[in-house]
Amino acid sequence: MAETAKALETSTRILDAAEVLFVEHGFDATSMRMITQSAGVNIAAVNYYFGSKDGLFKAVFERRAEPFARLTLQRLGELESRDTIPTAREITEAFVAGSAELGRDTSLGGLLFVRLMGRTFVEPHPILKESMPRRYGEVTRRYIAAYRRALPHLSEQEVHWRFHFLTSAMFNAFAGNNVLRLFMDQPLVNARDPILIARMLLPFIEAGLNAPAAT
Amino acid sequence: MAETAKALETSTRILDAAEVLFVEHGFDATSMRMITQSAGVNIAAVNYYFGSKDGLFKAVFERRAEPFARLTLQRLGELESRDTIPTAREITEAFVAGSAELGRDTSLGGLLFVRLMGRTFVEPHPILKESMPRRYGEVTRRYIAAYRRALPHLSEQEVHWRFHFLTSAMFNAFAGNNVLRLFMDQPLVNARDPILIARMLLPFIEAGLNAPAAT
DNA sequence: CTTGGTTTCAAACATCTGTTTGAAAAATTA
DNA sequence: TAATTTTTCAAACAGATGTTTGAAACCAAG
Repeated sequence: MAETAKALETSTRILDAAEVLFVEHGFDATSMRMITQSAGVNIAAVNYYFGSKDGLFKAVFERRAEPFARLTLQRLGELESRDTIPTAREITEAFVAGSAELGRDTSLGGLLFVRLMGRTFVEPHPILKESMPRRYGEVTRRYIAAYRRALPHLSEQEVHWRFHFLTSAMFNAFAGNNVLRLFMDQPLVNARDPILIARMLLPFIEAGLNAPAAT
Repeated sequence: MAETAKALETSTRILDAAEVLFVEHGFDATSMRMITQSAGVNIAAVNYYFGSKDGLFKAVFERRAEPFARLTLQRLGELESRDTIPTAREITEAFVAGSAELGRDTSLGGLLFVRLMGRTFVEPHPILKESMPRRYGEVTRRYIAAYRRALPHLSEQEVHWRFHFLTSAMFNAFAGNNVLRLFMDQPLVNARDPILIARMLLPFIEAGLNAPAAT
């Protein structure tokens, strides 16, 4: 099980197929046979390369986790290297830009990972219980710290609440988890263009963050 | 299979157990045996009363769908029976109050149904493809119409986008699908109290809705 | 060409899935 | 009480699940 060219080829074929299927149908509704069939690979290949279905899921996640964290942190770093305190708008732009950039980069799986995130919030797979805080603990802490500096009129708790709200809105927006798509026969809003989504999101979130504290 | 007292008793026992398990683990990860065991009922009872697992899921949904729609529409109706045009804040209060009231009413399953909704946005079960627009098409149309009157500076599209954002934030907030819970080791925000959630939500959403149109 | 490690493959593994059966038990009606 | 319907139950159904096996195929190095 060394890193030969062949091993890398088939293992990434499995990862690519599994990523799409996990995002589309969820972990439980995606069978080994669906994955291997879609990847054009023998059934035993998954256990050969990843040990188990759980191991494959973890590998699917880990492959995208670091690039996404890097994208998201990079922008914030640039912002904080200036001499002025970043505004809530600027911090949000940095945060949203991370997902938007990912969405345009097909070599990173496009929006698939963001959609996987959106799924994971609702249905957290136990296998990610450890890697999630490890990979995104710092990202979260640094963004919240930046927001706290930008929003001194809010308590720490309330900043956390608003971070909760904005991430819910953002991830679901990029993931296309549209309530209207489900409730109405022909929804007006059905765009998958990351730039448009970001443009619609920003004024909403900016104003929401800057709103006065709850009474 | 008539509506005897016994039939009603065991069928609601099944519904109660299934509701919790579907919300907790999702449709696919919940087996017939988990449901019947939790309900203290024979395996065959589900098929006897609901025909199939799909039929049970639909029944679980249908039981709560109407009360929730009624709660949500009632408040809006009161608002619109006045002689002044409701503000975005008031409309949002009506919308949020529906979920908050449901959350406090254990006889309606509390927040379980809202959490089921949150799941369904991410993972829409085909069995609901028809009942969702039928049950919530009117709710959605009327709320969006009210928002359009309150927000004349926004295009129809943009009102739809913001409705998308606010429902994402709201449902995930009530469902407790907290990003922080997943990303951080000890999240500050972990409340399940519907009143607190509503209080935190309102200023955020109000300001987001009233924000100027996207550039 | 041969050797030794890597990768593929069809077949089978035990276990779990949703569903059905037919008879026993319970409740209702006559 | 007797007849009839409704409800429960253990057992079995066929099919799908993730995983393992052991041999064949492949491949690069000696």
